[in-house]
Amino acid sequence: MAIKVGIVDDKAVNRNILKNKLLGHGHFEIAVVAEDGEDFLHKMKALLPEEHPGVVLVDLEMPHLDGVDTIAISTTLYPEIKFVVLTIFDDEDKIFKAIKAGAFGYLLKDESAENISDMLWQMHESGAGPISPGIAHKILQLIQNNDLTMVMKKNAAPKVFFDLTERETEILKLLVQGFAYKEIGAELSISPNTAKKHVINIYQKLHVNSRAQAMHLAYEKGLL
Amino acid sequence: MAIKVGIVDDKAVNRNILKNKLLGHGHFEIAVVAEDGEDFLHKMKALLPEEHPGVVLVDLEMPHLDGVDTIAISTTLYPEIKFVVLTIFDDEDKIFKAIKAGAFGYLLKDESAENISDMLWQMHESGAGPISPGIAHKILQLIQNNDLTMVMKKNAAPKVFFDLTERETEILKLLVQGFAYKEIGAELSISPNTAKKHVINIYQKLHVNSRAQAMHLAYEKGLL
DNA sequence: GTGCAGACTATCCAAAAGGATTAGATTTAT
DNA sequence: ATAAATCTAATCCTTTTGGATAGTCTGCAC
Repeated sequence: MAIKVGIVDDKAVNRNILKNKLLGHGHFEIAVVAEDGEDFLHKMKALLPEEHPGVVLVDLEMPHLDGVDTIAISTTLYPEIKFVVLTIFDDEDKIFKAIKAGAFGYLLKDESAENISDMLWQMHESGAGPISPGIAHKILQLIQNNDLTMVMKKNAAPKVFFDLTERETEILKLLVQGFAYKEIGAELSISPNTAKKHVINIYQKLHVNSRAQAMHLAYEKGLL
Repeated sequence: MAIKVGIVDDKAVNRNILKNKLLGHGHFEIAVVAEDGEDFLHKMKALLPEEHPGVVLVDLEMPHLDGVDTIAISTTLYPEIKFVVLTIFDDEDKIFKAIKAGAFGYLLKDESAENISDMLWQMHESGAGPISPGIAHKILQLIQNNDLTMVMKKNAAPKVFFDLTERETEILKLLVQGFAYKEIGAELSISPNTAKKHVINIYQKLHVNSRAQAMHLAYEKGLL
């Protein structure tokens, strides 16, 4: 059965190109075409439930009601419809907002038309939201830059890293605060020699050979 | 020119299948094959820099040193190498940890072999990290479920800290990455003695007297 | 009990880092 | 043009680290 598609884009050229490409693919039929969010919502109200599209491609920059707001409203009104962003914008802020608004996928317009059809078809087959490689890459970077952080529900993970023993972890914490062997020894009431031995063992486990490298690893990878 | 690839997987079958698939593609050559993280790090130390792989495929579940730890260590040791997770696991926790550890991409093993080759090749062409559709989809869901939240950095202030000069700031950045005097000198084409002089000056401005203390201050106060 | 892993201590050696000082070359500000 | 910073470089000396090795003492598993 053909997939019913909706198109929301303020540029007539875009609407037509997209429409033709989708129809050419054979698996799609066009359920609704709108030129902005207001228009889309209005036209949806005129449709019977069985005429509703299964997936709607939404441009972001539009007059009256932009893509993000359109998606935010539409996903609550029509939770069964999948909204996929199709835009030229790839800045972090827009990506993040669109996803929060409920976007099921995020495609870039410079994606070749066959790719767009293919990705929509794959979405239908696998149930996974289509995402352009460049966008996925940006999201990874956001996570790595700590712009995105994971909120653990129950957490409780004792965060055992690199198989360090309890004592070693304790010593690493002091090390990272700039303590010298002497000071670590004094702090933990052990010989500075022992402190040193522990530190050398830690280095071996982390595969580094200096304090600075160990600290770098600890800070960058969040071992604290 | 062929792309040099590394393979880290504890199952000999996987290593061989992957190896053959990559070699069959024509664009790849195998730089290093290891059966776990320890093995990989050990073999890397034996290689000359020009023999280093450009991309390394890493399995997650391995004995001795698992994939996440391997990536965490390796990305600090070899920042120029791109590490791509290749695994059967697709649970949120593993995905997130691997990305935080510095994974440049995340591929699922049920991806057809041609796809893996293709995605690696595309990565080389576009510079974007390869991500299996199912994984990208999971990440979107994490964001939508508020398991991932965006931390907006409001203070874009360049924040010229402690009146460090431009050169000193430059050197501090290298210092924090674990560079020794020799290495800083080589990096900036100055004498190690000069590098050292700068570092000592930095210490005075920061009122510290060791590398570890300077790093601690830099990281805690966000001087980077 | 035997073995094993972790914590503890120590010593020797080499390399690196820290500190103080001196000093020429350049750039910037007054 | 002169003074003040900054960047550059070197030397001498002390302290700290990193690495290798070697040993004791504990508690826990088989």
